[in-house]
Amino acid sequence: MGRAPCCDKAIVKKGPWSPDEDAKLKAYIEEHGTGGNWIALPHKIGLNRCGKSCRLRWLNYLRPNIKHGGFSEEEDHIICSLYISIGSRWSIIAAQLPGRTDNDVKNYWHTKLKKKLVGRRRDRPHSCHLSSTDSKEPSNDIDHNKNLQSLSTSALERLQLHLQLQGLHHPFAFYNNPLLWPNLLPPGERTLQSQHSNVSNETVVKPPSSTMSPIQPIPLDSMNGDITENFDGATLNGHCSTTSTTVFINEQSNSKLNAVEAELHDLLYGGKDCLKEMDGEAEGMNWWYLDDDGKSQMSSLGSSYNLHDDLMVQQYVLPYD
DNA sequence: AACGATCCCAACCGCCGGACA
DNA sequence: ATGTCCGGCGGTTGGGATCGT
Repeated sequence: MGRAPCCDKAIVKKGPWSPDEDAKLKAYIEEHGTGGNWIALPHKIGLNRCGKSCRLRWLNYLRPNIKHGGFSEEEDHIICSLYISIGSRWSIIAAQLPGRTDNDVKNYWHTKLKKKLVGRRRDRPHSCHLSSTDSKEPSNDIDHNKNLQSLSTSALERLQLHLQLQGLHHPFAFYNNPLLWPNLLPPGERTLQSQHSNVSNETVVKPPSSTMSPIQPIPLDSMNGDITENFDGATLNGHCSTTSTTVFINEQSNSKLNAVEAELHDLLYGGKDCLKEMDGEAEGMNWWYLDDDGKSQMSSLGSSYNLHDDLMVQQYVLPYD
């Protein structure tokens, strides 16, 4: 048994609000406030609307000092940073942006920011289809936009966004270093060391094709010291220098990381996605990394794990077609 | 000009957790 | 301690607007 609906859906009006309804709701709340009971409010005003609908209309549209559209670069940055840190907690993100609503931020992210950051373009139709969810948008080709939506909360997406925002050369960043991915390591309390070699003091990874976004360099000096890296509630503690990284993963974080890695693994290798849509090709995700000469090289992750000590950047684009 | 494809955003849906009786 | 109500939240959808051919 589900809970009783908050209103009779057969009676209340749905759909876009009329100017008259807006005026009634606005006038009442400005004079009396919400009264602490949204469910009762429409009856008091004489509106044939669900209380939840009234609340949403007020919060997202009628409330004073609401800003619509025209997100600034600073707002973009805040949204991206917070999304990377805390995920799709839109209400929290919106709280950092005066005048913005969670709905606005959410819509802005899904329609513009995500595309901008992930760097996928309309002229790159052969993206990895990571979800089998159906699409409402008719399309003869792989639906690029739907693919992006299907990635909205995935660790994979956050992985790449993190790469793009924080740069490649932070060796401690969880996403940046596959060596930190837990099930690729011995189980239990773990101490991990990775060596950084052949890395100049400031190296820019140049993508091998024009379809990839350039990565901004981060001076290696900035990597020195003790750092704590958080990922979805898991905490990695350790020490960075320009030559090595030592990481400590406790059991509690380890289980969390295992779950995240499982999600990544599922996205990368499981289900009806990339590999099965590649027309039999034995390649999966492509990875770009620096070779000894500092040139970017491509490697693919197929049915087995091939780890590189090199710093890598992942591309969603697949080489099929 | 017409039509289909795609974008965009307001609004809805359903779940969850806190407050309260 | 338990059940119910309600607000809040994130995900999803519908449909108008815009773009491309």
